Amino acid sequence: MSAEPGGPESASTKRRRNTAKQRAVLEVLGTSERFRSAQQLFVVLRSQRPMRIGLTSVYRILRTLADDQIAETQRAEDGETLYRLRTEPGHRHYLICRLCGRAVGFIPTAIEEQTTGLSAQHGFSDVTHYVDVYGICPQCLRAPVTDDR
Amino acid sequence: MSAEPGGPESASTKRRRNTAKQRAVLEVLGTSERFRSAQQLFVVLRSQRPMRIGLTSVYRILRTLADDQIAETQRAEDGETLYRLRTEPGHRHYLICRLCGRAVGFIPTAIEEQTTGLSAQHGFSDVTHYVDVYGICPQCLRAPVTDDR
DNA sequence: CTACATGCAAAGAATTTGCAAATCA
DNA sequence: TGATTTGCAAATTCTTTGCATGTAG
Repeated sequence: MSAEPGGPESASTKRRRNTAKQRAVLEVLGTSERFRSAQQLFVVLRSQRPMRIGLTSVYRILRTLADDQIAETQRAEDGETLYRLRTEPGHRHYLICRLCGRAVGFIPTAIEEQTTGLSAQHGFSDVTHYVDVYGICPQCLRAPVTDDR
Repeated sequence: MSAEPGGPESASTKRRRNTAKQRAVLEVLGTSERFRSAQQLFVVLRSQRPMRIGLTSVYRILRTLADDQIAETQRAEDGETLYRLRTEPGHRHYLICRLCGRAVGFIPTAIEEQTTGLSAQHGFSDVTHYVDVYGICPQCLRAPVTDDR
């Protein structure tokens, strides 16, 4: 619960090894700007790569990347966690295609102000907000799942 | 996917039986305005009621209530589905205490306009937005989980 | 009576954990 | 070498399904 900067499990301080598996996950993540699940990435890694990575490692590596702020995550409508490489610093929100994961970023300024005000007004602390928008992108509307995902 | 008013699985038309189990779930839901999970409700039903309801039925009844718009649902931060009786018609958003489920409703007018504009701009269809805010309410901050939940 | 409701056990799906074997530094 | 990382199988957690039995109307 409490933040201990520099502590043993602090996000950016822990030193990581540089392994082939980690690099592979990072590379596959880099092939698309879309949000993809651990399971999807696992399938791509298994099929497009000669290496035999385990599903467990994919989950572990993705989590580490998210902890290190290298990847950003998003919850799909069904609760699955989706990942993609972080391109810009800071917290953002997305309009995501529920079929292919294509994402259009935006910053809901008004909502952020409103929620901040609401929280203060009702005395809530440790407030986190989620503003997610899902839809079907024009490409998928005419031809569902055309490419990689 | 398509809407067929009056069809066999249409939400408000299907006739339901009036059973003791359904009434029990409805009554327990009525004891609080907080959002609670099926598992939490199951525990309450098992302990506070002489009847032996099954977890499956709790899930089924809650889903039916949600389909009939009698209950409204919310996704917890960990993906669990939370329920509570619907008090007002229409879609609302909430600032929810992640410890006790207490909810403060609000309508993010600005965000709704912004997302509508964004969707149109990028050609997305079937757009749905989720604006969820989680925090710790003042009561839980000083005395975590004091009452029923 | 008969369709709908219920319970239990099993199935599912996403994710995590235990632990021994592999490997980076 | 020595601590991390990895993989597999098993465990977890939430939720749904199959199916035989119970019950409202």
